[in-house]
Amino acid sequence: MEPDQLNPEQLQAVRTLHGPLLIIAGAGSGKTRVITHRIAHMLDKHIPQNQILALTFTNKAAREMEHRVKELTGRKLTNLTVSTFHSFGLQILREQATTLGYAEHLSVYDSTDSQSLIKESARELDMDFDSAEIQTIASLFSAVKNGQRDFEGFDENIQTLYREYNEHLKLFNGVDFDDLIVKPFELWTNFPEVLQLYRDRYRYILVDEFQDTSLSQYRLVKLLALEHRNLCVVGDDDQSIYSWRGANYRNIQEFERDFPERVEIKLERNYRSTGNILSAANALIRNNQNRKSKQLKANKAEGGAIEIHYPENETAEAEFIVRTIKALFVRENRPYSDFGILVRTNSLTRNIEMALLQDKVPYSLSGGTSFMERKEVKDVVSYLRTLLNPADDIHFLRILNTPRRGLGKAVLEQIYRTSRNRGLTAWEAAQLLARPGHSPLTNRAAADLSILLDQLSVFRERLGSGIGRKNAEIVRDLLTDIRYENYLYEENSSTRAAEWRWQNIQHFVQFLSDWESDSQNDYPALSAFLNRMTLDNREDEGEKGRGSVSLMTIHSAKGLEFPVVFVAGVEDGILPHARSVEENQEGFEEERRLFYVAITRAQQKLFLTCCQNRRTQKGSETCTPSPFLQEIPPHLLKTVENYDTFQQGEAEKMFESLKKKLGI
DNA sequence: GTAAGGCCCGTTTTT
DNA sequence: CGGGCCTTAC
Repeated sequence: MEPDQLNPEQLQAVRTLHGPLLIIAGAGSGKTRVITHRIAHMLDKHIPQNQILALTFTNKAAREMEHRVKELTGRKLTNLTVSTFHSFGLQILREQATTLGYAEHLSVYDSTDSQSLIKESARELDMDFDSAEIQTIASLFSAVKNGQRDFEGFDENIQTLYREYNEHLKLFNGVDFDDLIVKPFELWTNFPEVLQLYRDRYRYILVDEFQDTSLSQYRLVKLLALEHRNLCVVGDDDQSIYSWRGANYRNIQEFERDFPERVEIKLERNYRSTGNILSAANALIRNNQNRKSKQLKANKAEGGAIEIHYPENETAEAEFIVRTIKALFVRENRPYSDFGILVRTNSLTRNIEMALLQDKVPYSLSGGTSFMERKEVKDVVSYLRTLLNPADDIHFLRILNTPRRGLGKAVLEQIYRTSRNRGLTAWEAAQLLARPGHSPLTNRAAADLSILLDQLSVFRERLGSGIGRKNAEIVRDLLTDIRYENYLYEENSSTRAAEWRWQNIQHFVQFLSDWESDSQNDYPALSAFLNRMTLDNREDEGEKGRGSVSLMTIHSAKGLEFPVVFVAGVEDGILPHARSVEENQEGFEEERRLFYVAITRAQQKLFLTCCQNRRTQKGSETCTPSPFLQEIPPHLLKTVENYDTFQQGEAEKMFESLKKKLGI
């Protein structure tokens, strides 16, 4: 986009600071630019930065927005709040912990933790579920907590389990992801004077990716904004791809009803993509019934055709993508950061990753099993949460026999039994059982348990409140003490895997160390670090500076753009995903929006690949092209066989430019 | 009673 | 590929 020029609609959006404002921002219409300029304009108009609250969907988006505003204004802006809904909720809960009856060091439970807790609660109620059932129950609980549904059609036991689960959470001083939104709402509803506090503080509110906020998130922000009514929401119903999490175009309708005096602005000029790419996107999305009518207008030239390739199988697909990237890298002298490879599911990244690795193309992968979800990291986190909060059964039981110390199933059973019969926490029960003689455990097991408890007590004491700047040292000592590195080598058959895991651990400790020694950090509590890491799965960003190909799911590509985009696996059953279509009627339209989001990430070149065969769990299956492909006018598409057929002399040219790049 | 090795299961998307 | 569950060995 032309620097420092805003079109009339953008300008109007930037200048409308007071009252409710709805900005419908089509893909690539300069939304981020409008938001950052709008905040800058607020500051120009002497609105104090601490009165501004900007909420985004992902941490990536929050960081990006904060960065862009700082860049634009050239100011430090330490009192500007740019945050995700979840982090914002946590901030409120931390500030108001005592009002809500929480102890000081809250633990945020991620989805896996929640599921363990559900499982454990079920056990206490003599219920037994397999992991698939636990997953279903977890998503039911989440929907109930968010007010999306009730227990109708479910056994009464499930309701009991739900209560049990929440009581446990409270007991462990823990909150799950949904609590981060719902608890602040309850707080504000039940304590008007607290609500007033926040209303006085945040008078100007901005919500990005509004189409992806859930109903409970919207209600939270609405409650906050209702007095001053300076609420600006920015969204695009065509890019709503999180309805399974309770996000809905209905939010936009609710907003219109709640704020009838709103100003509405549509940004329909696309500055991102070539005319062809945009025409394809428009043709595709037109097929959706549930949408606000709009037509993105191209600002760029037509550009080349969208290229579609039908590789033999998933290996050939990955090779095609990597070959094409390398060809464009040389021919068009593009940095690797120009390329984005998008897929529907995380599992599809594997083959592509292998091909990238094989050809030594630097890449960064976002999504997938995030750093904090790795087993080894979770182990350390469980140790730390246990140390911080002895009442946290879930994390204590998780580390009981990790590393293996002879405390197996039998000991676990005894702890369950004792804690239930006597109404004790697992930790207290373990202490009781560790006493030799009076214990149903074998002497050996009791002794081993005793050693563990002593060991933990020592470290708990050293950690104190968990506030301090030397916690990283203590964690290092702990790891040595429990011989965690040895454990990794024993557990993993390949040394490479063990090394990799140990490196992750060291990264984790390094993160902690860096975070603690950051002088800007005014609350260096260990619990704050753990919660932050739980909410913000920031990946290693080491490679990014030197330029690397981005490989990610379409979901995590939202809000991003790349000069060259590959969409892999454009096949029926993947995009649209089979599971999504069978779920409900609206699933198909959501999948179409997903494809729309993928396409509109591309600025200059777009490649689609659709395998003829793909290997699944059970053998190779013949693929059918995605029905969405037929919705793109044929004249915009060009079928290609190969992209690497170098013409005469091109190899030399490639060699020359490579030499130049390497500086030889 | 515990650990280790093998088999089968399922795997949408994210805070 | 990872985890849960089974069998077998100690």
